[in-house]
Amino acid sequence: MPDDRLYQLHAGICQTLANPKRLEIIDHLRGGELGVTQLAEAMNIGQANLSQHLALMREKGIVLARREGVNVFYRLSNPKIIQACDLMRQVLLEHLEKGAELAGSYRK
Amino acid sequence: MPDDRLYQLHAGICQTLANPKRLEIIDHLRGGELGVTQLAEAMNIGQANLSQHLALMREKGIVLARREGVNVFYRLSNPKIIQACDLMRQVLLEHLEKGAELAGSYRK
DNA sequence: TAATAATATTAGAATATCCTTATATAATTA
DNA sequence: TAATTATATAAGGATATTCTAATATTATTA
Repeated sequence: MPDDRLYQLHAGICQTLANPKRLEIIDHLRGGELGVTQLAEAMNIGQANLSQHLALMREKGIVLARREGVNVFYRLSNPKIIQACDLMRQVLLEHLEKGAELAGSYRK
Repeated sequence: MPDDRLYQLHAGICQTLANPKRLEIIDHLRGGELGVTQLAEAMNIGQANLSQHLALMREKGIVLARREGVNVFYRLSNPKIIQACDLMRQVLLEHLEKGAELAGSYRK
């Protein structure tokens, strides 16, 4: 596989995490699987929109779905996703602590 | 800080990683700081475009810049960025190994 | 089989991202 | 100060994402 293609796929994974609602979905799924209805109730989000986010996350391999009768339950596909999210959140928080007001300028 | 705002900022960090060129920049900076010219040469990318990517990464606290005379050297701001990238790459690779051709469908 | 509940998909407008070209700024040297 | 080199910023078209509203599908039960 050419490097270019790998970077593209890798960017695709990151892109999938690059949305506040999808990050919230991930947080809700930390404790184990949840049904779509439960998620929708927990999340203040429209049904169609939630379904779209979940479809995207399924395609990128972030979540797995399991149908049980009329309900569909989603879970995280890999615990490393939580680790990666936590690390990025730490990067964010450390950046905020260091004084984000300086961000974008050269630090003297 | 409200949760919403945190998710938004977190998504901003992910968004910054959600681009093949920026991931390549991160890879090039793994070994330590590099000048813009060196980066541009290593990367098959236009000068203006590289500068824009670096500006974005600076704003989000991913990289830090240091000017030395007429040159500007960039480095990663936090080793956790590398860890997070590596984890996401692992998630990607494991997903590919498991047969991405099934992706998007319910696994039976 | 018809009705219902749960979930998924489609269409399309609003917004954001990306790259290229042109221009601006900053530091150095003649 | 003028010219040069390195880097940054701005403008704008092409493309991608996001959300809402409407419709389709899937499974269950009457």
